[in-house]
Order: sequence, then C-alpha cells, then structure tokens
Amino acid sequence: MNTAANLRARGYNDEDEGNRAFVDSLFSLERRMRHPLETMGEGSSDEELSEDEQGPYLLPMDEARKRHFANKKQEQQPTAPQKATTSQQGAAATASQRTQGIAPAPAPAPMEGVQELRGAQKGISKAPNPTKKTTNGSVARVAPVKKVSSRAPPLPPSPSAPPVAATSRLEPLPRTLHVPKPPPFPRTLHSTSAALPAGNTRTSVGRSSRPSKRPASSIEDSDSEDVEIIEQVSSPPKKIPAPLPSTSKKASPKKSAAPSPKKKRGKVPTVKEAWTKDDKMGAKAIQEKWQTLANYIDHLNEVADENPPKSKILSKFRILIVHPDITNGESSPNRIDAYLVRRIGQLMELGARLVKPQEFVARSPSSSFTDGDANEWTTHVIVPEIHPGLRIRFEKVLGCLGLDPQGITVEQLGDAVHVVREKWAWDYEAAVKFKTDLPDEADYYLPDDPRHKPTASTSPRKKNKGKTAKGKGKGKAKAGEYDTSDSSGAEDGEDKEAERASISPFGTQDYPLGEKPPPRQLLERLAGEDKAKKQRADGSASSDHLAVEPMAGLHKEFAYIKKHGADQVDRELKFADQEHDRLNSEARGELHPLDGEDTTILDERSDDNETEEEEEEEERKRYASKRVLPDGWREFVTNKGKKKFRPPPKGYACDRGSSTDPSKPGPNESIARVLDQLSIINKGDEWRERGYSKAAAALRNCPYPVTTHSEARELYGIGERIASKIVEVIQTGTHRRLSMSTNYEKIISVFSNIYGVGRSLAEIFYDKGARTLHDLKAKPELYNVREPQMLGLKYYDDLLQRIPRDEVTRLFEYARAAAAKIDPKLEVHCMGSYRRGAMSCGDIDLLVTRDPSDGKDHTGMIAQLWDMLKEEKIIAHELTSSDDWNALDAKYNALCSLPQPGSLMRRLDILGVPFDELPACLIYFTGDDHFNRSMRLKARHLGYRLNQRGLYKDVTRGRDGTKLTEGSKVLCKTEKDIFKLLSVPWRPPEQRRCS
DNA sequence: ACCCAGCTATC
DNA sequence: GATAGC
DNA sequence: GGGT
Ligand SMILES: O=c1ccn([C@H]2C[C@H](O)[C@@H](COP(=O)(O)OP(=O)(O)OP(=O)(O)O)O2)c(=O)[nH]1
Ligand SMILES: [Mg+2]
Repeated sequence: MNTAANLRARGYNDEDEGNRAFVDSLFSLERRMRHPLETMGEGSSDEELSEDEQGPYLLPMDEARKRHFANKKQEQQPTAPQKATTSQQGAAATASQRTQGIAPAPAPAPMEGVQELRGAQKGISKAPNPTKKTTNGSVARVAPVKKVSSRAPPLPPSPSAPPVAATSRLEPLPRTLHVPKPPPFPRTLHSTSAALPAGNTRTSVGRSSRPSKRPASSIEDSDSEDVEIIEQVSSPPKKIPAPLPSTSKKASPKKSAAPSPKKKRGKVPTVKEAWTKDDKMGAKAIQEKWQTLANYIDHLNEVADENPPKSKILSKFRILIVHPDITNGESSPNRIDAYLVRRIGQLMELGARLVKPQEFVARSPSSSFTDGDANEWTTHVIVPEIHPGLRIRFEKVLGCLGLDPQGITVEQLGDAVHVVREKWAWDYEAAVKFKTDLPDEADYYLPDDPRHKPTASTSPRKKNKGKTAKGKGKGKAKAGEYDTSDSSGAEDGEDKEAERASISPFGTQDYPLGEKPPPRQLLERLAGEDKAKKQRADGSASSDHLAVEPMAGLHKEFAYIKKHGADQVDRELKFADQEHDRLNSEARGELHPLDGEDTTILDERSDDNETEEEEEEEERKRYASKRVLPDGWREFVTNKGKKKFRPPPKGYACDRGSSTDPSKPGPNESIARVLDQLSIINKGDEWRERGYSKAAAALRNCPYPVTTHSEARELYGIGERIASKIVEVIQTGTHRRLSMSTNYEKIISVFSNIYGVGRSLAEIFYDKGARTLHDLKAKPELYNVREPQMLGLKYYDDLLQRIPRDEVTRLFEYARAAAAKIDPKLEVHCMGSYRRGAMSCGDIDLLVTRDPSDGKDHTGMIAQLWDMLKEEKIIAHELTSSDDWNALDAKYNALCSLPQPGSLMRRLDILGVPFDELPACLIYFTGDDHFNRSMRLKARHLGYRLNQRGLYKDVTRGRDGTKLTEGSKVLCKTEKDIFKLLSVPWRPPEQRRCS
C-alpha cells in the first residue's frame, strides 16, 4: 500500500540489471484489463488467493526478486539463439542482456513474473463483487486489442507509425539488439524504424515477456475468475503479436472509412475547432455531454478521423492522462472536465494519441519504442501535479494503470513509461510548447529543427509569466530603472521619462547600489535577438529529438523522499488521510467556528481529542507566559558568554507567527521603517516591493537589535543586498536611495495614496500634467477621475489616518445593533487588524453571516443592514457593492463615520459569508496579508489550495502554478481544522501579525 | 532560471 | 484583460 | 527583492 515504504524497501534508486529485468517481467504482461477505477482501493484479501498465486506474491519483494532473477539466469540460454540470428556479434553482449528481460522466457521465469503480477492484480482487483470482475475482465480482454484498433483510426495523420508497426511486426526488429540502450524517449519512429533491419519479431522482442508470462500463468493458475487471465491465455498461444496489430489495423481503416462518408456534410471541424468549441461549453455541459474521459477521447477521435490534424509532431506519442480526480478516489473517477478537454484537445491537435485508462500498455523497459509493438505502448503517463512526495500517491496512479502498487515502484514504472507531471505539457524546453492558444505548428519544433521558427518562441513564454500586463508593467518599470538604452525610450519618451532618467542613478548598466541584476535572459533579449538566433541556427544535428528524461517530472518526488525519508512521507500521507476522514465522517457537535478561538487563548473549549488538548495546554503555556521565545527561535551562548537568540532557519511566516509585541516598537523598528520606504519606492515591481516588505517584517519579528551584516543575514528574508542596505541604515540612519527619490516619485506616491488610485492611474495623472492633489480636484474631468477616486480625493487626509481601536469598536457596535434588529441570529464580527488586537486599524472589516441550521440564511439581510446603516448616517458613501445583494458571498465597500460632528471618514468593509465557509473566511479576513499568503503558499506546497472559501485538496496545477482543477473541499468546521491539516501551529489572531 | 496567494469588483 | 483592492 |  505504502508507496513510500515500498520505494524505500526496494531502494528506489536501484538501477541494477536485476531490477530492470524484474521490471521487465512486471510490465511485459499485458496490462491486466480490469478497470482500475472500479477495483481500486478494494480490500485485498490475501486469503482468497490460491496458493499458487500467493507464493511469490506474498514474498517480500526482495525475496521475490531474487527468485525471479535466479530464474532469469536459466532463461538466458533459450534466448541466446535468437540473438544470434538477429544481432551482430558486437551487439551480442548487450543484446543478450537486453533480451533477457524481453526474450520469451522459459516457463519458470515467466511464471514467477506472472504470478507476481497476478497476485498483485488480485490484491487490487479483488473486487468485492464478482460481477465487477467479469465486467472488468471483459473490458480488459477487449481492451488490449481493441483499444489499439479503435485508437488507430483517428490517427490517419500518423501514417508513419502504423507502417512501422506493421513492418516490425512482420519482420521482427533486431533494433533493440543493436542499440545499446533503448532510447528512453519515443523518438520518431520513421528514421529509426526505416533503418532497422528485420529482426526479432514482436514475439521475440516486445512480446517476449508477455507471452511467456501469459501462458505460464494461464496454464498454471486455473483462475477462472480473472478474465484477464483467460484472455491472456488465449492470446499467447495465438501469438500475441498477430491479434493486436492486425485487429488494430483492420479496425482503423474500417472506422475511418465508414464514418467519413457519412459525416461528410458541411465543414468538418478540425480537432482544434472541436475542442475549443467544447471548451466553451463550460464545465457543466461538458460533463453532462461526455461524462467520462474515455468518451471524450472517443469523441475527438471521431473528429480526427474525418479531419486529421495536420501536425504530426506528437504522432508517436501515446499519452495517458491520469486525472487528479482519479487519484482522488471514488468521488468522480474518470470524469471529464474542462481542463481535460483542453489538454486532450491540445495533444491530439499535435497528432498525439490519447490512451484511455483501460487501454494502458506499458512497454517492456528493455525494448525500444521502435520495436514492433511501438504502436501499442503507452509512451507517456501524465500524472497530476502534486506536491513532491507528499501527495503523489503513486499507489493510486498505479492503480489507475492497472498495476499493482505493491509490486511496482515508481521508478520501475518510469522505466516503462515516461511518467511526467502535468506541467510536462507545458514544458517547452523539454518537448513542445502546449499553450492555451496554440501557435503555428512551426513553434512546436525544437529550436534546432530546421522547421523551427524562432520568431514566435518568445511570445508564449511571456504569456506564461502570469498576468501579462503585470509583466509588461514590470518590464517597463525595470526598463526604466535598469536600462537606459532602448526600451524606455520607446515606451515612454516623455518629459517625465527624461526627468526620471536624469535623476535616477540607475541609468547605467552598473548597479551602484548593489541592485539585483535583472535576469540574464532579459538582458540578452534587450541586447538583441541575433545572438539567440545564431545559437539556434548552430544547433542542428538530430531533428528527431524531443528529448525528455524519463521520469523527468518526478525528480522532485524522489528528492523529497530522499530528503525526508520514506517513513516520514508515509506518515504525512497517513496523517492527511486520517484527518480528511475524520473531518468528513465525524459528526462533531455543533461547534461554532469562533468558539474557543476568539475569546482567550486560555479558553478551553473542548476539542475532541486528547492529544489536541495536550497541544493546547502546551500552547497555552507558551503564549500565555509572555511568549518568551517564538517557535523555532533558540537561545544560545556566544563564545564571550553572551546570551543570544537565533532565528528559526527558515519556513513559512504562518509557522513562525509573530513573536514580538506589536504594541511596542521592536528594537529594529527604525530600520524596518526605512525598508518600508524602500518597499513603497519599489511599488511597481511587485516582487521587489514584497522583498523589502518581507525583510522589514523579518526585522520587526526579531527580538534583538540587529547590528551587523551577518546578524541581518541570519534572518529569513534578508539577503546580501538588503543586509548591506541595513548596514548602511544602521550607520547613516537612512539609505541613499531614499534621499535620491525624485520629485516624480514623490508625486506618484502622493497620488497613489488616494483610495482607488494605483500606480498606473497615478502615472496617467502625472502624464496629463497633474502635480498636486489640487490639480486633480480642480478638473477631475480632465483626469477622468471617477467617483470612488473622487471620494478618495475628498477624504484624502481622513482615509490616511489610522482608526483608534475604540472608534472601531463603536462603529462595530452600531452595525451589530442594526443586525440584531434584522435578525437576532445574524452575526456580525469585526475582523482584520481589529481581531488581531491592533490598537489602531486602517479600516473597519466586518463579516456578516448566519447559521442556517434553522433553515434560514442571511440572504438579503446585508442589503437591509446596509440600508439601516445608511439611515443612521453611519455609511456616508458607497464605494462598491456586489451586483447580487442576495448573494451569500459578497463584498461591499463604503465610507462611514461616527454620527457625530468632527468624526473622520473611515473605510468600511463588509463581507457576506456563507456559514459553511466561515472557518476559511475567518482565516482570510483575520490576516494579516503576509500571514495569509504564507499559509496559502504552504497549502499549495502540500497539494492543497486555500482561499477564503475553504481548503481544497488534490488540486492540479500547471507549470506556472496555475490552477487546473478545483480540487475538492475538505470539510473543516473551525479554523483549527485548517491549521491542523496544514501543520501550522495554532495561533490566535493576535499572533498572526507577520508584517 | 524560476517562483513568489488567491480572490472580488469595476471599467 | 487591466487595475485596484481585500 | 529573497529563496531554491
Ligand atoms: O492583500 C490582502 C489584503 C488583505 N487580506 C486580508 C487579510 C487582512 O487582515 C484582511 C483585511 O484587510 P485590510 O486591508 O483591512 O488589512 P488589515 O489586516 O485589517 O489591516 P488594516 O489595519 O490596515 O486594516 O483581508 C488579504 O488576504 N490579502
Ligand atoms: Mg482592516
């Protein structure tokens, strides 16, 4: 069960020959056909196994392996003749080795392999109900043959492939023998295949393993039960080779021929047109129409039949996509969704064949993709993008492929198939670029391919860089700062630019203040594309090289397991599972999400389990007693006998929490302020801005004064450059960069302090000639100042003031009283910095919700509340409001003030929240923002997604982190549930100040 | 070289 | 989709 | 900007 343990036990790094052979044996069997989804996770009752079956299977894997290898040796002899016939002398040695695994083994060896496999299957497929089995079996039986066939038709575009297969079949390929090492990647077949002399037949090579095992197994085990076996039995005698290819071939022509005439009415959509159209249907419609992944593949195949994709770039790829929801378990396995529509469409558009889960066939690792069976082997398995090691859950992936999780390691799988992460689909460097908008086919050739068009190559990349606009904006900013030369001039050749440039010290390509240089790529691009072009032109050599390392997508997983140990990984997996189960199943008493959290840290409120209580007890001590040292910080004594503190090595801010008393300025406050300023100055480069901001936070969180470069560097979030700046600040009290700030910068800063005005608008104002707030007020039309900004302008000073806690309390009470009149059960909570205990707040953050257990929710009540507050003259101006006042989940923004003369105008934030989202929403709305971001980041790294609505598990993400699937919500009833799942030590709101 | 939270509201 | 904001 |  436990993949990690399995890995460890078997030594996942093990590459010895034996291992390979073993793998061979495992994979050479045809895939058992039971559909994994149906059988997955079913208890495997070993007792049911016949003795025969049990034997090898029950052995510890190592034991089994040994035996297996021992048998292998015996096999060798029989294989020998074959090699002789097929291969040259020079190749003999390697050939023999290679053939070992492949060669039709004598009965004994295969048997073992078979047995193991079968046992494994049993374990998996051990379906509780026999009917299932039969169905599975039937499916399975059919699948191997049919799948190919059915699949084949759609692939007229890959003419090369079929012929190859055919020839190879007829005339066995010695290919493998010649090649010392089979190319890990499915190179294009044409070149290799054509060159190949006839050699071993599929029977001998590709099939060898298969047949051998089959017969043995079939004969020996009289399992009537396993349909697969039956099928297998029949097939081996028939010479496996024949049925598969022939059928496939036959089928394909038929299919293609038949449908095309019929359907040829009007325009036949291309694959791209088809899938883009489907994509637009929306997730719901898609699911209703096709329901399963297999159905959709069929659908697109039909399209491809009639209108074959022109591109053949991926025509040698047979790709199986493992949907995250499949790995997720029973909920909605094999479900088609929008993400898959896109992905499948994109792949097919490039000529790839999509393999349905039932159709999976792994190649024997020791045979080449160019071997006879090349047309059947699945070349790629795309697995969900999940956190390294933690949530990969290979047992489930393997289950989906019909493989035994206990008998096969990840790496073994990798030997047979390219297991790649979802993001592989985007991996431009590695293979081809899959973008949402597919550019010209030429873009898909690698740079050294003569057909490659260098031009378009950069564009998709940009797109990837998240928010293009932002990137652009950033680029602009950077250009302005760093590079005088061209881009800046082009983009804004105005006086302001001149002004900026003249004063800015960054006009040169030196970085006088030690700035981080921009990425080389950017520099190169700015320098000119010629070089790149040249380089591309140079690399020529092989054109058939979509080189991807096998398992390229899984290095992270290995690294993680290596680093933390398989045991640890197992524990983590187990913990998550248990916790999910607990949260889902447990009928926990009605516990208000706020119970026990909002009041006092000392408050105990039960929680269901003792360990938790213990933890709380501990925390209580830690926090109640003046929080001596925050988590992870440690005291140590220096050489000179001085006591000092060491910060925690690293980590998420949410794990560290706040360790210093927010009410008093810490020892590093003055430095932090300077960094804040630097952060503001760098507004416009969000990451630089954030870098400074995080550094400031690190300083504030440091309980001792930082006095040296090295001390500064110890803090997580302070690097070389900022440490140097800190030194300067310590020495001079400020930083040169601040005193250099230009008039322009100052004005922009003033403008963007207006509520609703950001950097962009501020620059526009400036460009239009505005220099003061008065300018803007004077002629708002000229500057296109809109309502919210007008208000921001009007109350500019008010809104910059912090609000004393007392005042927030009073405003809050007004709202609460109003709510009580509407419905006594309508809850209003004050969130944000107020909940964190701040003595002054930037605004008033109110949360409105209602426990719907009596059948009523707060639909429409917010509107009422809104009106009442208006009547009471609390709310003076509406800034934004949700379009749907009845929405449970909506956000409102206003300016308000105490109904008394002289009171300042304040920002008011009201958030309507569905009650079941309260826990996540509490976390969100309590903040602070750094805390949220770090917690969400941690969640992401753990394979979750955290937002204001909830915690979602099994989220699939693309290469750039873009969310591909929603994941499924984990039932959390309190904030603590979420903290616990993410292994974030519980901390009350007061200690969530990370900035 | 790549990543850095995730969402709503408005235009 | 860009911008501003939470 | 920092971190990996
Ligand atoms: O970018 C942001 C900004 C805010 N929040 C959350 C956390 C924050 O605590 C809450 C309220 O936002 P607000 O801007 O009011 O911040 P605050 O924490 O309340 O501080 P302030 O005292 O400035 O209002 O919304 C985020 O998740 N991301
Ligand atoms: Mg606030």
